[in-house]
Amino acid sequence: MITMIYNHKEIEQKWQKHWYDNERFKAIDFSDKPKYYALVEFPYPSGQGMHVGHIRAYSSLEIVARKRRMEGYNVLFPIGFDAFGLPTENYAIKTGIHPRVVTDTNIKVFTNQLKQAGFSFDFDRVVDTTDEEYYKWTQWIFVQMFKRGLAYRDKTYINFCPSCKVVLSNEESQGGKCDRCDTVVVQKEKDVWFLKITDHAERLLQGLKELDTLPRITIEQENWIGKSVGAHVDFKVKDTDESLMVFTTRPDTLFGSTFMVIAPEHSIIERQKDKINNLDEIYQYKENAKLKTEFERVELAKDKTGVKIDGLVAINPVNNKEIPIFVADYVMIGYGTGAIMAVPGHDTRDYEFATKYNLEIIEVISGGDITKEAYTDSYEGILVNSGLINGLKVPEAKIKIIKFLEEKNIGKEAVNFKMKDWAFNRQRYWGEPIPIIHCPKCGMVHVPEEDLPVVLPVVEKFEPSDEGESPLSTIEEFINTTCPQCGGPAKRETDTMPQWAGSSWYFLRYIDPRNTEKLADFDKLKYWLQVDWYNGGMEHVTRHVIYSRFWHQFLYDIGVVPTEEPYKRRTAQGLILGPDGDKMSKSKGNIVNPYDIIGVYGADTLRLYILFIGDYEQSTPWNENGVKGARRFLDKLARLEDKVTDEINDNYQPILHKTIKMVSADIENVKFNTAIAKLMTLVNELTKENHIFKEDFEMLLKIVNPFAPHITEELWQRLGHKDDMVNAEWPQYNENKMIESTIEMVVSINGKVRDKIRLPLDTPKEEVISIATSTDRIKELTSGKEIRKIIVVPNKLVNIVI
RNA sequence: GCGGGUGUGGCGGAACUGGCAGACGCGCUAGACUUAGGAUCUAGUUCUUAGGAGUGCAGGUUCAAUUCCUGUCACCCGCACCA
Repeated sequence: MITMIYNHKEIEQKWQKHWYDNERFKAIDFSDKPKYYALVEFPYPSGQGMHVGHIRAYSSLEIVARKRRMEGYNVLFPIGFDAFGLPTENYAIKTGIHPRVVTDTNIKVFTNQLKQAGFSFDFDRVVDTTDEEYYKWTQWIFVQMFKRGLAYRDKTYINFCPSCKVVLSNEESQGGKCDRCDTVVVQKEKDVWFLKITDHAERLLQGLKELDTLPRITIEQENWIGKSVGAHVDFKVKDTDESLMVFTTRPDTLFGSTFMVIAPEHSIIERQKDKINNLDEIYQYKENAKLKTEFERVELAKDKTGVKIDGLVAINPVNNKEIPIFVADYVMIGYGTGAIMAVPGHDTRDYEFATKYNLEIIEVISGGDITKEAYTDSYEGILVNSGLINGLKVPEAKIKIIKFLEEKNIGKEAVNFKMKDWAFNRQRYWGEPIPIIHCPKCGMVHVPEEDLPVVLPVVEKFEPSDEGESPLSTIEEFINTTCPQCGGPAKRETDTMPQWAGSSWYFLRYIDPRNTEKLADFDKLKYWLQVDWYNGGMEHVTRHVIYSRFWHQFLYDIGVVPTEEPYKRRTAQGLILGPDGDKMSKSKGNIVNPYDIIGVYGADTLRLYILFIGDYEQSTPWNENGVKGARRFLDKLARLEDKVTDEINDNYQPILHKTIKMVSADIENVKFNTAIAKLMTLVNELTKENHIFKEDFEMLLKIVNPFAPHITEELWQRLGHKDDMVNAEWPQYNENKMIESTIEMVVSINGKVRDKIRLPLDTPKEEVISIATSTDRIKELTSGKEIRKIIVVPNKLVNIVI
């Protein structure tokens, strides 16, 4: 046989054409084989094309998918495009090219690039969130939510980006800055669409228990949902018929509450304005607070400001003491009830405020020194100055006081969540139109299901107005319609959905991508769900994963999907940083283009290197030099072909079978870097042999195949195989062949390695000791010294203590 | 401030329930083959006054610690006046 010349370009093109033309990765509905659904987060098809991060994100499950096929599974490994969103729209505004055209071009580029990397996606099931046939169902889900009161409209303070002119969710304005452009976000009162995700808060929390994932992923979601348990307590407002309700996690400190604080936006101010003597001052304070952005409110957190409401006094319900009420912006209208009972002795913020405004500080939990600082310990402290709960520890005090509050009907146990309802509209063009019609007679009416989709009209101008109205609001033909209920003239909603909408259910559409009757056939959903393994970015854990779980739970409730939770297992890849160790970004100029690597070294090399670079779940800097090592490995592998014979060779059996075992396990445990290291070790060992048994070489090709499918397929074919490697069987390791007849044991003195001895496996302890203590080196080092103890770890080491 | 994570050679990184620290790769050094080598192959490569020392730092438990415990420092990520 003539030695193969490893021409990666030729080989890779040949096999890619072969695989994709023959639909080698097609998922079969209702096949008899066990199913496996491997899902990767679908890309946003940007104009820059794919970067190394994409390749890394897909490589993990690409390995798993190829392995599963060889293990006999019917694998669904789909891909699609999350194509609505701002970058495309901004590009369209800049160039005047319609977003539809931009999107189609980018999708073509991406598809091509995905194929050049040799990914084994089922390209027959590609979905595109901007396709009418797709977003019809996104709108349909919205309508179902609307019908059940889970989509509603409300006036509220929202995060608004003055630069993008767009309403942002809390998730998109983390740190008080716009997710997209970093502009400081301002607060604006606006009519906004919400999805009532808070209805699912508890279920979203509970569902996490069944999700197989890293602890930090669970913890991040838990923090985001932000459950806290405490109590609601009513404080009567003197000389009025109303009371202020507060949420507190520390009802045990109720006796120490010496004043109250309400958010500047609290509605009681309007209701009781006749009684308030310093209304102007309070309005002024409110105005100032509004001018402060969320960001500034946090930044200025150190310096607490506030205004005492002159004219309103609250009554502490447990001791009937009259206490003052303040307005201060350190209390948020959006969390809890927008009002707090301040316990300066045991809350650092209240302490600061009380010190500044000279308010009474009462110690109700002993153990600290409240003349110096607030004492916040909630486990060890003992209650004092607290009537019926004196002498109790905090946890018991909480239980007793809540019982007391409930008996007296002045409060009750309560749960509060940090998570807020999901602000669900954008004043943008390139998104799914919200399928609602505003009728002057009937109010808000949803577009009937049979009239969906509400198609995005073709427009000339994509920019929102300066007031932040959607560009759709200027199109008369779009806005003006008739009411589906009364038939009278009515107007369409002109806002569109946020980018998170289409991605909240795309994994369902893969299961039945061309269904025109339903979002997906129920039996097919039953066959394929749940997603067995979902991989994506860490940055999507708190948003996309929670959002899509919410949608899925909703669809389960209305009988559209067969499982309550969508995902069985979730992993997240670490970032690839620039060669300089910084996050890759255009402005830093440290972006690596994967297609340069494919051109020079080939896709197999790129795939291998991107997984070898470091722990998959950890961030790692890119290093161009390291790529060569991956290529050398493939060169060595190809050269092994010359050594293949029909003659059995027992020399390398233990390492071959150990490698099969370890590589299989490493893949399942997301340890691709060590899996590749072990493959390299094996190839290095085989290089030393003068002949390799054909079947052994085939086993090697099989375990390398998921990582480097093109070259292994070529070598496989050259061995005379007619069928593709997708249909090859993943090799089984043989425990018996892993056993080595002799093993090396370490002999150490006081824990320091002094000698090594080679012994038959499972040599009895006594024999090991006598051999270990009789070597020249050990004799020399122990002569004249008393051996106090000898520890033997079977087949590993002997430690002599002197 | 709260929550989570990470600190190991010149570099990226290995090390299962405590058991040979530095697998594998890059880089580097020497040699071989070459007109040539930025190709390939072979050998070596933690430091070192050669006795030892060594996994951010200081202690502790143990026959034995990168691994367990206590304290501490640095960096990264997430949340953040969350009541």
